[in-house]
Amino acid sequence: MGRGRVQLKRIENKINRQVTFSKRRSGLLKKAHEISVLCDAEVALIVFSSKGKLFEYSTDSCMERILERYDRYLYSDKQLVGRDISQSENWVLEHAKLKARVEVLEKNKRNFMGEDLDTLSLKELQSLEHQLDAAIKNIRSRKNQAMFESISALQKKDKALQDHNNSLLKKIKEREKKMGEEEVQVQVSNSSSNLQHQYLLNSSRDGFIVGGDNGGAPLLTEPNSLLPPWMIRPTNE
Amino acid sequence: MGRGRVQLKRIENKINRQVTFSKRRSGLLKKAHEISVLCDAEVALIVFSSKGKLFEYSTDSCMERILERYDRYLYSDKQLVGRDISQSENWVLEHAKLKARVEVLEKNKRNFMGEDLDTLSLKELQSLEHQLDAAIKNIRSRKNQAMFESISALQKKDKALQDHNNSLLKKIKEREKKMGEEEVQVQVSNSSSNLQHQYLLNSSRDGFIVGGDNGGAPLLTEPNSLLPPWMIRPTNE
DNA sequence: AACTATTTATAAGA
DNA sequence: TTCTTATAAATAGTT
Repeated sequence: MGRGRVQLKRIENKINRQVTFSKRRSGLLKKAHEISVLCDAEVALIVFSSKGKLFEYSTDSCMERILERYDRYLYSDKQLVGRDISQSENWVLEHAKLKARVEVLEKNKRNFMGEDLDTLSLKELQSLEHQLDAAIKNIRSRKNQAMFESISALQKKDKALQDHNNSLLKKIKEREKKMGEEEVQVQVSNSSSNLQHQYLLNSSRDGFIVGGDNGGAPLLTEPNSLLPPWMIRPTNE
Repeated sequence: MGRGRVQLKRIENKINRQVTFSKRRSGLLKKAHEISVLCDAEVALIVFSSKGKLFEYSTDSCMERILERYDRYLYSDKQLVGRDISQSENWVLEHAKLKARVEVLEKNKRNFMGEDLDTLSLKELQSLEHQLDAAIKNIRSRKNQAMFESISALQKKDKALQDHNNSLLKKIKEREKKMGEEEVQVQVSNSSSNLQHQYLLNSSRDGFIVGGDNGGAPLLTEPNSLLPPWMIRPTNE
């Protein structure tokens, strides 16, 4: 990927090696992040330059957790860990790490909520803005998906109820016909079919049944938050 | 790198995600190896697929050594923390609390970055969206403030330099006058005033001095990130 | 797994 | 370091 083909061999020119390292390092970190997000994978990447400088990437910035998972994966029953658990000495260290992490995360959070911005540089502000822009896009997209799912579930249920009502109506009419011209009260006043009849009237006027037990919409996490009319609209992305 | 542009967001289609993971994983491992060889770097790469399968690369196949180096790098001299925590009994509790807190904060963070949204209800999504909207507003406002501050600092400095230049010019003219019609070379070629003169020419044409030591703009955290012309514009709120 | 149209990454140059 | 540009590589969508 560049003007010349490159062979897999240590670059002897020092300057050149340094420049290539810098470029490829950022490419590598970027790709690590991409596969992590795109494929829902957990990635830990550690790079030491030839001069000993450290660069790292880890999914959700949580290197320690991934390395622990790695150890667990390898030594699940061999008990030969040695990095984290075991010595009580390490507890102090562990604790300090956790505290530092909490601090960082809290600062992060404040920034994400638009607080505590005075400590950020222009560059960081710019990057934060872009990050949030992207996040909002995702959130809106997910929200729309959720809404459409809930809408189609409701429509399905509506359809089922209408069908049921139609068949009930048919039965009633048949019974009326059977009665002929006999002057007799049609026996439709048992509570169950009466209720269904009301549903029919309501749903054929409004297109949606609003209310009810929502039993047919399992996709909404909160079954009680029904869609107000203004939420039913095309995507505004 | 492919037929369509791809956005940095979890691939929802499962098959697709699996295929992409497989392709990108091999690309990532390859690149990790390449930078390791080309640039003489030491690389450790750990990837867990969403199903929990492990893939790894490490320079010289020596993961353990690199991870140890990593730990040493991070915590070599930071060992002086947390000595005031005395009761060892409380540690377990403290530790558990901290871990729980970290977990919550991390979930928060992912949500703020538009990830891991499947677990949120519509209501929560709505709230998150509003929160981020508000945050972005703050961030933009802070960014604009920072930019204006930096701009006015630069303008102030510009003004000062212009004034200084004017006074220097005046001196030069006076000296010329004093010299009368004598055919004498004007002595203005000492390096300091010459430099100032160049500034004058430059800044009066462009309105801003671009470059310089930026000593008059203490409000920017990164003194070297000067404003490109497109950043100088009114608020787009 | 192979194929390709495209997008990305990056080597070289400035 | 950063920017630009020509070109090599990676890979998304398809078969």
